[in-house]
Amino acid sequence: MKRITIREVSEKAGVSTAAVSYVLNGRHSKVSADTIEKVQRAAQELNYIPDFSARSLANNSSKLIGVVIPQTEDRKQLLLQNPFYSELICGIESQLRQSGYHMILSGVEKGEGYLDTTMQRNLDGAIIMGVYQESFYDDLKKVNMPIVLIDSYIYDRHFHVVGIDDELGGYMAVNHLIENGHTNIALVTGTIRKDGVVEKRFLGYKRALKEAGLFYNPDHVFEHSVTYEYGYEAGKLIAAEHPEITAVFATSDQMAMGVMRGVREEGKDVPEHISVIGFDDISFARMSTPPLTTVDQDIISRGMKAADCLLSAIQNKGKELPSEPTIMPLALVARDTVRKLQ
Amino acid sequence: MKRITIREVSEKAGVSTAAVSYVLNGRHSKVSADTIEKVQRAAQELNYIPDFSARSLANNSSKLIGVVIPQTEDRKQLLLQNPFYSELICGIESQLRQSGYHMILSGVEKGEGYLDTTMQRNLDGAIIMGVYQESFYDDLKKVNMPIVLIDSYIYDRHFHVVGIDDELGGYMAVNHLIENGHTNIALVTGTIRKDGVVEKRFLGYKRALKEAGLFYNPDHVFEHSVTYEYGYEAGKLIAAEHPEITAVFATSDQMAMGVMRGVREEGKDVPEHISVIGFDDISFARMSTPPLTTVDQDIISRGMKAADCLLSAIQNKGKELPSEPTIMPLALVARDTVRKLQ
DNA sequence: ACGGTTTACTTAAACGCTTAACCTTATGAC
DNA sequence: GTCATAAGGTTAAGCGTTTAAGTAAACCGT
Repeated sequence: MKRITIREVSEKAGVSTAAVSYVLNGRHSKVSADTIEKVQRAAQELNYIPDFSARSLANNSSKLIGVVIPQTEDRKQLLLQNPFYSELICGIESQLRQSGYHMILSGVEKGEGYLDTTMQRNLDGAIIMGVYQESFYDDLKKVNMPIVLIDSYIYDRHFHVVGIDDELGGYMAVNHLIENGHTNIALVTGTIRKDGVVEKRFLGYKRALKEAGLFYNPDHVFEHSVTYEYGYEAGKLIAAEHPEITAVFATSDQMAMGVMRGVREEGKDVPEHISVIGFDDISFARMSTPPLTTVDQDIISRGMKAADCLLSAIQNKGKELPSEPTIMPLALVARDTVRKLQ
Repeated sequence: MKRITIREVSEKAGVSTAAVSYVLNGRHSKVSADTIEKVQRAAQELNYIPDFSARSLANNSSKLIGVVIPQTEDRKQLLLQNPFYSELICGIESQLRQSGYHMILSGVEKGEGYLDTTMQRNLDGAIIMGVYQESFYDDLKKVNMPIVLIDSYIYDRHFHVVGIDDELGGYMAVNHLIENGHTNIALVTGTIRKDGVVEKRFLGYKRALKEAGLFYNPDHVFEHSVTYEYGYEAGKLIAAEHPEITAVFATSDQMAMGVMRGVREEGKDVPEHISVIGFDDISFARMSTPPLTTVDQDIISRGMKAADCLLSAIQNKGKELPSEPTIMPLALVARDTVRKLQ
């Protein structure tokens, strides 16, 4: 299919290419109503479609947003199997497309090389999910474009973060267990890193215990990787060797599902013997058996919000993004994996 | 961050921009070893990053691949919550990135308007998942780029399809149930459309029954949408009103999970009272309770294969893609949802 | 009637890269 | 020594836009 250029539109309309450009970009103050009309008709009839590469070259804006998600260490594949990221992307994409932007979705090799991508592609902005090594963020700061971070506690004037109150989330989860009469509550979690989301949830766990006058027992935190598999291991361990534990708070829904399976493997049941609460409310949470009680963060809305923030930052080129993070609401959704004790 | 242009590299290296371009694009026949060396050092020291927009404009190739997945009717959001698509994308992305390509992920408004995107962005190729209205494919044919289709039985010289043998898959699933002694087997499925993947699986279902000398009972096919929710409805129905049915083949894993829940809701158990087999082997299949027996199509590999096909088609600009589809292998993975009868 | 604005366009340079065409100089065949 | 060829470079046009600067006509206040 042959490309129709602005030149051909201009000839058909009997005006200069500049006039066409003005009309097409809505600089209506520069042109008469008559010309607008002629140009629009010509463009319509020729089925003119602008070339974004040329546009990008001329005015240094590509209408392209970089979206980065973590990947597996080994096979360098996106962690998109994690519905948390999938759902975020659903939200992001729908907002971007509505505004005429497109998304370049990619992973990034151990934090290196993304600078290349952003420069090559002239990205207008980026949304970064997950946590990377420092040098990655340093690179990001160098290129002058708005950036929003998801799942990060890096507060820097270069970045805007769209987050949740993880500490509160952890607190809500554990408090729910406490309200249901549980006093020996295990924590099953990924690696607790300083200033990571997981640490905040952990802090919430401790605060809930403390406020309820319960003893924090380090032996009751099972910390490893954020996977179904580790949840399974932890679940088995808990069911087999910790008869005192009656409830577990898993810091992700997948882990919670793993815990449930591990518990069952040891001949115990959820929630009869052990109650379980997860975190995130991914779409599969409601499909688990039994349906999982969890802390819902409306993931899709969060993605949409991130996109909105980014877009508005791109629009108000001049002003910086508000440096305070945007905090999205949480809600406890009680399904069938928590039993009321006594 | 200021952009370093080819001009600056050429000045630093003391050669013309043309020479730099030749070196950087590997046209080594045109330049001496000495120049190559000088240019490479200059580029390195200046940390030169080419501008793909300019490149795209000059040689009409963007190194950008369009990836399209279906979206929900109502909210116009990607169906990325369906792990089937997520996993495909994992595979696609990893291959593309390795070859220096990037992916523009988007949905498409009821089949319209994607032509615009492809023209605007000068896409080098596209991977289309799902099924759309005819006009969409007509548009696609007009733009002259390689296209690979996933999950489609449209055989046209313009497209290459990377598929599986859905009929065989359906056959394998049902045959597995029959081998386990089941004779009253329900089918729970999305809408059966002529030449859709679902129809093929349905055909496989019928063939397996026939070959085993079993009667095909239309009352045993439960056809509606490909969702967990419908699986749930169907499961309840089956458990409550079809005591003769001992096994169900669901044409997607999500539906299978829904069936299991529905069955349980009616006080029956999987696999004790009713056996269930799914299709796809999404990552959550192994996390269900009990772990789901299903027909595995290595989804990630399929995504990778699709990307490979596309890339090689882009490379051999001239030659057309082989018009026979690429068929990926299937495997039955027996987990815990099918009971041996008697 | 005159300078000064305003309005509605057009011209042409610029964005960063590729590449066909051209220009030297060296190499070799006879 | 002459001519063809090859090797290694350079020049400059072109890709499709945008936009600053220029132009020409119309309008206006005095």
